[in-house]
Amino acid sequence: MLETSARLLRLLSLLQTHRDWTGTELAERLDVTPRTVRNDVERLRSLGYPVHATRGAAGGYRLGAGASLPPLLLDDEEAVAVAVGLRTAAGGTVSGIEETSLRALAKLEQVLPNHLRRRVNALQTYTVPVPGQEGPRVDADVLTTIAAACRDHERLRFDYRDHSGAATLRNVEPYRMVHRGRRWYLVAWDTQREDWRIFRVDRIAPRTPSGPRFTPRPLPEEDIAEYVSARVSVAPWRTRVRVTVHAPAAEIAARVPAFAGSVEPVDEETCVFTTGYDNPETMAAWLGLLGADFSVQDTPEVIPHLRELADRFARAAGD
Amino acid sequence: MLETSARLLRLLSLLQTHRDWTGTELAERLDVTPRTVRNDVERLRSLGYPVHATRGAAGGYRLGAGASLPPLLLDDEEAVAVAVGLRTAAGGTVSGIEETSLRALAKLEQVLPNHLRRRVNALQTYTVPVPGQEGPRVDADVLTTIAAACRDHERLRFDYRDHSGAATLRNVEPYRMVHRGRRWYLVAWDTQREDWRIFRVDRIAPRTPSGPRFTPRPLPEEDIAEYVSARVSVAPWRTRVRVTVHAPAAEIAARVPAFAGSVEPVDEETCVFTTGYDNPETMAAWLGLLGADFSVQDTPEVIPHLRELADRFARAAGD
DNA sequence: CCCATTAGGCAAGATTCGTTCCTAAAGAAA
DNA sequence: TTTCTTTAGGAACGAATCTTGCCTAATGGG
Repeated sequence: MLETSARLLRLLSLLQTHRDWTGTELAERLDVTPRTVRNDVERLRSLGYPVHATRGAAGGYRLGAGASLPPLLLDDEEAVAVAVGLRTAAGGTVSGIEETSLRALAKLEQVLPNHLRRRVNALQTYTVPVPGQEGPRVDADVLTTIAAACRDHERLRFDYRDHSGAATLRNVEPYRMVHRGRRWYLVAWDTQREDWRIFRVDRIAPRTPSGPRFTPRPLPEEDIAEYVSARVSVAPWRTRVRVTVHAPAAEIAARVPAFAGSVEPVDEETCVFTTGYDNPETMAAWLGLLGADFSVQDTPEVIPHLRELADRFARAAGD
Repeated sequence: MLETSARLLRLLSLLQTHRDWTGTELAERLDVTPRTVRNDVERLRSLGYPVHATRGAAGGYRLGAGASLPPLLLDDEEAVAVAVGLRTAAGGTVSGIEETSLRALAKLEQVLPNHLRRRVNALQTYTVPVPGQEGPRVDADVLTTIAAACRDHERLRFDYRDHSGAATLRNVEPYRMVHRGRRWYLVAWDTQREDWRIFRVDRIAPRTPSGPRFTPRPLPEEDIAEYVSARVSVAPWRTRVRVTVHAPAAEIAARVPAFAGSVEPVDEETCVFTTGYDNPETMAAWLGLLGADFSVQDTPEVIPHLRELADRFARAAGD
């Protein structure tokens, strides 16, 4: 029965949208007898999806959390929300899950109907910045295009703009996407140069269509993340800075986003805030947000900017 | 035919993880004959999932984008990534899809295995701030708990802290969650006061377990978003402020996140930046990030903080 | 030209399904 | 307590469906 499978999916979908359906309700929705619904529930259970049931007058069926995730049946709006959420997560809003988010995104975008993809693009989620990040933004489309090519072992052609600004056409076998610091990198085999290369994704402009499939070769190193970070000089920031703040550690920790740096107490009234920056000017301005007196250690280059800001604020205050 | 349905799901799952499977590969994975795989592919197609096939030596099956989204089959890591992404989206990182994200999140969390839920919580995504937002954070758990109660028409008991700080125990029929400004509100029928009430979600501390189901009553107004905004004085910020900046508009616009405010040119060298704030102290510090001289209009209360910052930066610079 | 691949008809036998009955048990409300 | 609603599940039967094996076509790449 093709109908049986489709009905099981619809049943799963109903149980996901709502909680507590009675057997007769489900039977009407699915256009079968209540006995068949009971059979179907039994089927779902034996597939590993825990359908809890409460008997009695206010009883009903509900889907619980099992050992593994059941197939998610999303409506259009929810699918858009998921895609948008994954895009921002892949952009580095939450550190540590960028690669996974990208994988899930590639999976979703592969099957996302076109009209939904347009809606997702319209929301332009990549314009949402992470504080302190004024690095180059990566286009979500580029990101998923490359991720899909990696997954499917499809050759990739793209224009690459190197740091001098010169563009070259590349033809590569893409293998892995790595998020490091605040950038995305592509590890690929360059077929012209016949060697492994690491490309910055924000400098890639893919050409369509993607090429034919290739048979994967062994990666140059077991731990690809390690491989990339050994070859790419990315600190999360260009320079580290330590700031002594004249306020309790707890107070500062509450003000500072977790990923912006670490806060360690010195004594009751003082703590050390360790962070980093690309640009000493913005770094200095950020320190104003701490809301307490501070002094900068080991980083003389910030000092002139502090003085500049002091003057600027004084001028703005009308002194 | 329990096996048939399970196999169809597994087939769908395989087609989602990868692109281009040959019939024999699939047959081995699914432990059936290639002929059955062909039947299954035919079945998926008649269910509306477009399985594209390319014939020939380099041929294979792949899942394309259809008219509607197929059931998503996520592995553990991907599920965590989706949950995290939805949480941040519900937190207002991307404006316009908060409610939908929350709905999708409720759907996902209902069936999310416990060990995954722990991982999601460990990532604590709600600590990621939007710049300029230091408003009260809402716990993602609270948010999804309430959303689930709304969806399932379950009574809710919670402690509510009003603006004076006094806590009362409430017993309500929850109906809708509304995101307005940068806050979440709950529209509910208060069973003790026998009237509609709007609660700020960041002041709610739910008590478990949730109560029995109730039969929904007609909402107090057609457009619930309208209803809430008419009754709740939410400006995006408490106070508006206009700042004259001595730099070209284009330069400032590039530095400022789009949602933080609007930038309008005055002349070649000057522009006006309109924004708002809850707290004049942090407002003043933000202005330091503009990277140019500025003066504040119409908002004298910011001035002392500017002076304070001037002194603070001067002290930090060692003057 | 050859090979690997998808496509699909047909038939046989086994399996499964949906339904109609029935009874049991459990919880909530009157 | 009684009654009503709800889930639970056994038995049986006819109908529908599935899996498999075997066959032939068609297609695209090397």
